[in-house]
Amino acid sequence: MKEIIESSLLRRLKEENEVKIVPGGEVIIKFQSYIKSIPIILRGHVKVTGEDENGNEILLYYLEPGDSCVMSVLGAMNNSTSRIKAETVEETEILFIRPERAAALVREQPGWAEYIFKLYQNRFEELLDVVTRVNFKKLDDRILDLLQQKSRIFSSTMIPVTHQEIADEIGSPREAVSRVLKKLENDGALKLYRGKIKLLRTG
Amino acid sequence: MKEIIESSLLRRLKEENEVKIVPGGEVIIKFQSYIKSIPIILRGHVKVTGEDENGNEILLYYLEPGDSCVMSVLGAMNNSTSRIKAETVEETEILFIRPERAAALVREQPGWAEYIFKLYQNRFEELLDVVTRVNFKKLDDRILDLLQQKSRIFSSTMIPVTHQEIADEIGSPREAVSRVLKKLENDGALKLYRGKIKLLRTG
DNA sequence: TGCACTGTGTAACAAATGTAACCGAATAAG
DNA sequence: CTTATTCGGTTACATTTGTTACACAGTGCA
Repeated sequence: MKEIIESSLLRRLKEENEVKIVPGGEVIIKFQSYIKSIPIILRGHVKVTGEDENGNEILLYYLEPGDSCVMSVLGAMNNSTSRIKAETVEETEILFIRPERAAALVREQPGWAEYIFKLYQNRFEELLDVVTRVNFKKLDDRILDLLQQKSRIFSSTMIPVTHQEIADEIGSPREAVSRVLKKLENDGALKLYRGKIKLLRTG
Repeated sequence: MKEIIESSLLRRLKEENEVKIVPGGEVIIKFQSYIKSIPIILRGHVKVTGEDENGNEILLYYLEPGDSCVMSVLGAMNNSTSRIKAETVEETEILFIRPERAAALVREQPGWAEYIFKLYQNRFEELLDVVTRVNFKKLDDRILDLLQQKSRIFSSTMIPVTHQEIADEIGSPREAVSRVLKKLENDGALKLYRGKIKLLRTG
């Protein structure tokens, strides 16, 4: 758990709200949906993706324990629809905060507002990284970066992932991804298996 | 002025903090710099750019009256350095909030925290647009989008801008931009002049 | 007037990525 | 076991963008 949320605040949040255990691969927040509560990750990981007007998806970032889906904070307060999709990677324990409570918390618990600010800041900086990566890095670097991320999440250099999955997350066709992966394998950066990839040069 | 800040709150902020008139082309926040105050735009426009580890810049968004540079909010509270650059487009009137005050405001004025949340949300969504544009759109569309934005800011279809400037904001070489601009001119989407571009098909 | 500088045009080429059309191997489903 | 499906490999080609190199026109200034 990252140390950005005070334990006293967390305790109180747990008392007043519902904690759920969600299996892997479940969509918590859909594109265009209305947001009914603010999720805080307690254990596991959540993948957050964006979508453009034509339905093309792209990976934005992963949420770890201690993170929340900030997009839902204001969404829940304003009754606006979601521009992102959030989906569990593995079995994940999530604290769902009721939005009525969230508004009141801003007054009662100063630490709460600061917590949200920090979350926004972190997500903002991650999006900044995505922007510069997408604009200035070639496919091979982007794929390596992605695999590093995944390696961290799975706590292993053997990553269960298909070429198609990578392609979707990067927003490029599968053929291009396969081509680049093959090149990376020849260069000795990784080793390909069916449905999984082993990272060799861990950066 | 966008209606996201309550006029009573704004009045109080103006009383307690300093308002400056900044000439065009001035850098308000530098990359890597420490942030000393939170700027709120009252009149004019501010261009915000991001930078990757190699110093490549890319346009993120423009700030209008009522906006603030959210990156500086937590930056000012946490004493962290800036990942963005902010620069006035024309002469711009800016309210600089002292960070000590900002922290206290969260308690005293509930509208303040909500204002900051909304700003973050807006910026976040704009970054989301940048990500999908950069990843899925070709140069010609991206350049047209950029010119639309500039047209709005200058309140005119005749936009004072050089090819090099566009190239820097898009993060592509000038030659590529010139080539695409020429094609767009042939297609009748715009007309090129020295140091300025006239948008014809206003979308 | 002459000079330097900035902005633009443009051509030839290299590299990266997208597109299309397949095929065969591994795996899952019946 | 047989069949269907998913996954990955491969080839050929089109398109887009980046790179290099240079020419020339407009502008401001000496």
